[in-house]
Amino acid sequence: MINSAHEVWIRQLERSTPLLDFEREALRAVPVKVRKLEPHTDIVCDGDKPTQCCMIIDGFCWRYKMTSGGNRQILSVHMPGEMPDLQSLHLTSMDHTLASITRAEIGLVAHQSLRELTRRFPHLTDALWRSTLIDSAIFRQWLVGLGARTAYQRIAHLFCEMAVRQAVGNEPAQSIVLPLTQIELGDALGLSAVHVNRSLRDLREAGLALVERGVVQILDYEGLKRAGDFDPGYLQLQFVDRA
Amino acid sequence: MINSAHEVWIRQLERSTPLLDFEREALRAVPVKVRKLEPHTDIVCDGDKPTQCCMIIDGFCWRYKMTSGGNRQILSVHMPGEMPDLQSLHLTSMDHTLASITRAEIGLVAHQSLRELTRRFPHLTDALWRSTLIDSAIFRQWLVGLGARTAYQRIAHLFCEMAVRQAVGNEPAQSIVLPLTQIELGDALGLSAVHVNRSLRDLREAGLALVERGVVQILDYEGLKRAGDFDPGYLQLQFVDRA
DNA sequence: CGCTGCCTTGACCATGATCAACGCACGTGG
DNA sequence: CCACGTGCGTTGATCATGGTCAAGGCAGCG
Repeated sequence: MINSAHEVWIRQLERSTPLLDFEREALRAVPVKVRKLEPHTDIVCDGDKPTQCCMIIDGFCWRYKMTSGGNRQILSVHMPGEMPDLQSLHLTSMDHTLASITRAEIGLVAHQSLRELTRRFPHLTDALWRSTLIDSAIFRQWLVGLGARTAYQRIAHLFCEMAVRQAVGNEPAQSIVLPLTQIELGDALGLSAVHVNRSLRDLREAGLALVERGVVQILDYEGLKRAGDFDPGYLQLQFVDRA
Repeated sequence: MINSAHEVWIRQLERSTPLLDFEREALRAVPVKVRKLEPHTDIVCDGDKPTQCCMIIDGFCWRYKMTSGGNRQILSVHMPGEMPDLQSLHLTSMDHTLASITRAEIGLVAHQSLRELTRRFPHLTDALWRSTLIDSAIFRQWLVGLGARTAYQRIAHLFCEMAVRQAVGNEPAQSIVLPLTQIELGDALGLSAVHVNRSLRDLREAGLALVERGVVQILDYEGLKRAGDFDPGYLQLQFVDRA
């Protein structure tokens, strides 16, 4: 299989950090246990003390946290190649839950293996550290969205971010996969499903983006960028979306 | 001076990661340029590509980001011993601004020095990486607050967090320093100053906390915890607030 | 003494939440 | 093949949390 776990992982890391041949080889040597998951399956839960990390090979995952009042805040959405719980390598207990969204294939990597990798290859340590820092930068952007932007702006910003994160070449994706219902979008953006629906209609009527069955058609990327006050710099990608 | 830059830094790191003698010595050997700052002075700005990191020796700092609409979102508040822009070691450009809040003393550390440190002392790499991961965990909590909690709950949660982060022994601080005006609290919590004022009045009338001139008196920590749905686990401290 | 910044309170407004109903697509079983 | 259930999207009506506008008080400072 060409899209093996390791290749997907390496490709994702190289989106932000160039690697050398021997480093790619070192990554390929890391033992990975592959698992298939049904949709909406928890992988590691809030409070767990995991001894392994999860790499997404195929499908989508998210991280979320429940409040005591029963509200769910979705913290992030993840796609193949990403390791959403890499922080567990250095934080003993989970402060949120990681789960699959769609049917998914994941690879489990023992903390021990990752620790050996970081001891032997300082530049890979940097690359992995860097990936957690980008994760953090994305949280900061979401924070700005929830604290200082309107519903319409938040959605536009999210669509831009996903378009860039799902870019294949140097161009943001024209149509992006976003396997969230409107209820779930609301839980991610701090909005009610009804209001998400209305804002999506507004985006459609403004000719910016069109959503159907988990796929977002970007009709006017530049317009969306303006609407969402989006600047892709925080994603720290090698290719840059210059516009 | 007993509270030198290095000692403050080491003490802060040891709140979450125990260090060995030779590691403390290695930290003490890192060259630090000390600077004094007036209140509300930008240290590194959104878009900058710094070649050094900033350690807080005395006083308070924050990180914030402006939206195109002129809104300011305060992302975090930092105190002595912390290195709020450590992420710049691995992310080329700043996605937000770091500034002093109060009059402050900071120490500048060249990226080069930190990189050498991480190459020679893997366990210090872990400790520094870990500190950026805790930073990230705090962002996640703020995200939950802005997305899923009411004004009253957000403020209660913030007070709890600051009480624990400012703890001296094993107990959360009884009175915490929070040098923010109500306008600034609003910018941190995604609220208007007027609404912050009213929520503070509610907290006071509920007998939970009392705010005056940058100092918060915690009247009922357990009550605040309940009100803010606060669980200190995400701060990953060595001592634990068991209650 | 008077400015300035911050806190406080009141009155009114708006973004977005809640409640409710309906349509539609899809899946399942009779 | 159709009847039914279920989950999701859509829309309308009403409500509320929190925003905006405005004004006055008070403390600190030049």
